[in-house]
Amino acid sequence: MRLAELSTRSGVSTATIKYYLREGLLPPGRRVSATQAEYDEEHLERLRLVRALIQVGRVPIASARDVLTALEDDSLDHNSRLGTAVSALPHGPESAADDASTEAARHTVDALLDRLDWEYIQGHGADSPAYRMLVTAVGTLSRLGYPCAVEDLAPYARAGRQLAVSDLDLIERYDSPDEQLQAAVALTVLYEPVLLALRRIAQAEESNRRFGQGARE
Amino acid sequence: MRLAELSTRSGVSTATIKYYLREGLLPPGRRVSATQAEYDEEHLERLRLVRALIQVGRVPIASARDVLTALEDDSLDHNSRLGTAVSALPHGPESAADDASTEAARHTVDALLDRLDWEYIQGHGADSPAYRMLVTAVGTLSRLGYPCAVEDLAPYARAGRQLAVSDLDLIERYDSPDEQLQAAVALTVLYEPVLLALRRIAQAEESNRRFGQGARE
DNA sequence: CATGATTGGATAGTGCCACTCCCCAAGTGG
DNA sequence: CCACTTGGGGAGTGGCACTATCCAATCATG
Repeated sequence: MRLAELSTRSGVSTATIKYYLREGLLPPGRRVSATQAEYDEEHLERLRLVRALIQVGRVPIASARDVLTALEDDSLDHNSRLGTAVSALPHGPESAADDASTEAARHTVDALLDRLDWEYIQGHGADSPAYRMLVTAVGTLSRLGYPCAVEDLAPYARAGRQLAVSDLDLIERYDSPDEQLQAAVALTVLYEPVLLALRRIAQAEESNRRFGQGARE
Repeated sequence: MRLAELSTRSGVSTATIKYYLREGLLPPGRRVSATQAEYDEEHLERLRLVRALIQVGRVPIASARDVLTALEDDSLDHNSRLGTAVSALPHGPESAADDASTEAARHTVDALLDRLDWEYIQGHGADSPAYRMLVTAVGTLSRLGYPCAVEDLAPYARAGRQLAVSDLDLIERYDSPDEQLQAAVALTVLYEPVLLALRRIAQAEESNRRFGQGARE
């Protein structure tokens, strides 16, 4: 199909598709002539993934490119590609390393991981963006005076554990490594809003259960 | 304290604080003279909350103002203030209401809520931003061809339920309604990165458990 | 009292980012 | 043959979160 058809089928303007092509988010089409290129279903699929990453996952263009590049980097094995791809996903601002509360947060997080016996992350430690993201968030919480000791974090870690099992179950439904990789990225990003929305809904439920009724409200 | 001291104590530049004052994120200080204003600890606390919302929670300025305004709106009761404040938190882009996959997503979500017997949200339905956020996310997932039937969502809903219980437990540690409100907003927003980071770490753990070892990787 | 520094307020500008507009040369189809 | 379409590329746009600069009033100091 031509670029114009790719546009109508995906609902993304041709200008934006051309922009993505320029930015390397979408591989160039098969050149038919000097002014024509042919795109296929894979392009359409890829384009939808890109849109999902950017719009739903709020992934910056540059990060999205890194993610997608890692997915198809033949020089890496399956596991490394997955790790690289997920590492490239956004993980918020970093906190100053020398800050006192950051240091305390790091200590709390380490204690949590130790207690959970999550050895893989302990081995990789501060290399992991998710680890740093966690330290930053815990540091911010304590700086604001909110509780986030190990026992406060434990329920969230338990939930994270369950979620990861669900995620991996979903990913294992796919047979080919390529599909698994793509699914891992898509599901990691796209289930985030699902989870956050369900949490907020459940909060409203629980809040209503605990505080409501009182005044028919 | 003066604006300059507020700045050094919070680590936020005076220019930015002045910007927040202009935008109504921070109440004006007590005017001492035509060119001097006095700020107190409450201002400092509020400023830190604002920073947390904006930097960690990625809440847009305008939304942050709405949230904070709702928190101190004396015309509303406790529950309404909380609901309004949380509703003002960002919830991503909306999906077209007339779309076929959006319609299917709405159906799936309704079935899920029905099965969970979450009656509060069912009563309020599409009014809730979290509900619409969930429908959008589920619609996007299915548009990309990823599974998100009721039974696929159930584990995430279960996790959301547990999280909400933890959240409310944390909030109930505070005695005064005002503190509870502020804590609800701060914890809702600030535990999001904690949760997402823990999920990613747990994913890496679980992935390593299932796929690792094979090649010492 | 004189005077230079400081303060808070206002306005305009900056930098980033995700597009989006516009033009052009090469090709296509009636 | 020629109007139209296509893809490429550079420059422009709009939104947002600041940030730089200016100004008049006031404060601290000698």
